[in-house]
Amino acid sequence: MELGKNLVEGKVNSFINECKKLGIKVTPQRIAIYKELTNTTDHPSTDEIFKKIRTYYPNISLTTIYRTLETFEKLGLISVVNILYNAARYDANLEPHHHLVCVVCKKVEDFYDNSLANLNIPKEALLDYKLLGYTVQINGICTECRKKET
Amino acid sequence: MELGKNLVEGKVNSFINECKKLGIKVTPQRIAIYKELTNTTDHPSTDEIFKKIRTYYPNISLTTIYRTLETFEKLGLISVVNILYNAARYDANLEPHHHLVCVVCKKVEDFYDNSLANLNIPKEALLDYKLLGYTVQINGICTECRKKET
DNA sequence: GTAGATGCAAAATGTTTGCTCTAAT
DNA sequence: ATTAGAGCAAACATTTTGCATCTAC
Repeated sequence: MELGKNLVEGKVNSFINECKKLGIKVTPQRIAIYKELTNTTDHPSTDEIFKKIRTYYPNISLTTIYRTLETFEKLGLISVVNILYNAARYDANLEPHHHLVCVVCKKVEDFYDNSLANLNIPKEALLDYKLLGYTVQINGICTECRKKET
Repeated sequence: MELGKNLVEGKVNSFINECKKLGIKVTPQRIAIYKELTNTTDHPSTDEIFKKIRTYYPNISLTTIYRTLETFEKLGLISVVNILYNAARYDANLEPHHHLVCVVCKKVEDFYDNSLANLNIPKEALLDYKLLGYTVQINGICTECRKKET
């Protein structure tokens, strides 16, 4: 899904200002990457962004996409949808439950809460999707990782 | 965190029965893998399970762990915590929102719902973790993927 | 005995790193 | 002019696949 042209231009302009404030360089690669990401609600992967930009910017390198997305994420300009993307994680507990994830060490703890047992799932979701279940994922930094930070 | 010995033995026994019902072979590798997973709330990765089992079952192969976990998951004996583990996915939309994930094609759509804006996050979580945010992830199968299925 | 499961090796996929050169400031 | 950033190549990590052998049934 593509968003309106003016809206995207506005977002790119504030992105450029944000970069200047943050003291990072505004390069054509960075603009292209941000534009591509802010122009969609698709949550693309690094490779999808790369392939898309390559069509009009054939010299851009995949490494640049990786490094740029990492930079943007660290500065809070974008977010990672799936912070546990490193490796598959398994669970033998099939009871409905929720997850507390440390964004630093990637530790996952379970939690249970009755008030989260019957969330109000929007109708559109149920119309378009065959519902299999849902989980609440709380992101945070665990005690040990907070201690280690300077 | 390790669970009680009797509890784990009970779970392994019902796992064995479940395998028989499902018509899949009960092998020592499968028992070891299931036992390792049901004995913890850690949500280990494939490699973590491999390294743990290797200490007492040195000949087991990493490929077996991969294939076995896949089999278990397809049969509904275990679940994958992070179905989007294949590749990092990015989002330029920093507004709090939630995700609808197709477990087949891995498409992610956004959804917004006011009733999910202020969930009751358990106190223990807030004590141990520096809270950064939370998202509800709805898992399902999208219309297109349902059509394609036989 | 047979189908399904395992193990090994190799390939495929996604990500990170070292280094040199380039370009934004 | 300076220094962060880009691009290339190579390394690294995770996952998948092909094939021969083995084992639970």
